[in-house]
Amino acid sequence: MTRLGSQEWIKQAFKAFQRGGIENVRVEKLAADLNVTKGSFYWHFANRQSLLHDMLDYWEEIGTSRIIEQVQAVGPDARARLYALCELTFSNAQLEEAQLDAKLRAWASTDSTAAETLIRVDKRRLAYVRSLLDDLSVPNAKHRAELIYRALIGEYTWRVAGNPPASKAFVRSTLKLIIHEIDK
Amino acid sequence: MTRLGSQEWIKQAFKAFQRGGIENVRVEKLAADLNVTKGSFYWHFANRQSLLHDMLDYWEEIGTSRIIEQVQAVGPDARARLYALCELTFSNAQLEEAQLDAKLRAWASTDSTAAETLIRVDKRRLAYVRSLLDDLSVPNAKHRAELIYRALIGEYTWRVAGNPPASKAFVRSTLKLIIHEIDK
DNA sequence: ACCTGAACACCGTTCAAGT
DNA sequence: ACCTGAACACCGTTCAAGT
Repeated sequence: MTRLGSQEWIKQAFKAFQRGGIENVRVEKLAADLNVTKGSFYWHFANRQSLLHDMLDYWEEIGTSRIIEQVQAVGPDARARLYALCELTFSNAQLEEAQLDAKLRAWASTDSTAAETLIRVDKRRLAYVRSLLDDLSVPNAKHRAELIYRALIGEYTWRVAGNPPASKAFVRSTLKLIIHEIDK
Repeated sequence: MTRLGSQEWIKQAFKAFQRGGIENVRVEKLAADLNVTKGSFYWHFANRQSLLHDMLDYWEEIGTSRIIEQVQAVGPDARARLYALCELTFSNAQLEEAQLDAKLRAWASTDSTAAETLIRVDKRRLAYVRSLLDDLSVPNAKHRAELIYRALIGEYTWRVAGNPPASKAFVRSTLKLIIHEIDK
């Protein structure tokens, strides 16, 4: 007779979210998954909206920096880091990450709190890409960072509909284009 | 006592969709908007899902080629067309278009029919960008078209959360980068 | 501190009956 | 050919009562 804390509800909510987006996060269904009645949900959360916003907090805190950490781990060289970032993002390996990200963006299109969270995350990530380009003394770093970052979230969005992921040749070609040119 | 056809329902559905995404398209609400009872909805459509899929057909047919037509209208020069395409897409002028597109993508993240529609549309649009780059004899046209197209849908996705649109300087800088370089 | 069970509201769906 | 009105199912929400 293990009783639940709010963390269990949040974890179960993410599973449902991964499968079917925010509209698939249903308190009655979660309760069934967790083998309790839906009434008990309201001891942990004020309402469904409150659970959804707790999910955002969770994601912003631990989900968002995961890729950056992976990238930092490849070593101190900015060029290697940039390559790692693009390979991780554009490669199929991060499919779950991509789908989670895209579904968060989908949700943000109709929920202002989710939108605010995403804006903060985008800002942080874009600044990271920018810092890599600055380290490499790439000209026009601001604009090129904006281009890469748009392509990265474009890739996520592109793939979520079921489009095929970008090829390795595309990644190489793009990075060459961004890094190689010395003046505009 | 004007009676309704299914077109009226679809138009009203798009209004609701623009405002709050697919979850805001509610048959009871639409019925209220149109001053009929919700029961009458089921004379025109088998169910809610059926209305949603009719919306997709409508969008695929008339919504998707609008930008391409606008771009073709600027004249036969491929360079001018590419500039027009990027300015239209990245500029704030197309905010509604961007939001509709992004909400369609949001929906596609959980609906396979919407996803199929988007894949067809993406394919057509990407081929169009590719054809412009081919006309300009840009090297590596395939990969650069993929880069531009990802940045375009990335821009839509970026903006829908409320992020600011790309600057004109960004657009100019990006096009220079894509077009200028002669070899890789 | 956490859960049940019954109640209610809201909305998708059905359908017999109306014009 | 299109609409009403009543019914039902499903799910979010409330809350008094249980352990």
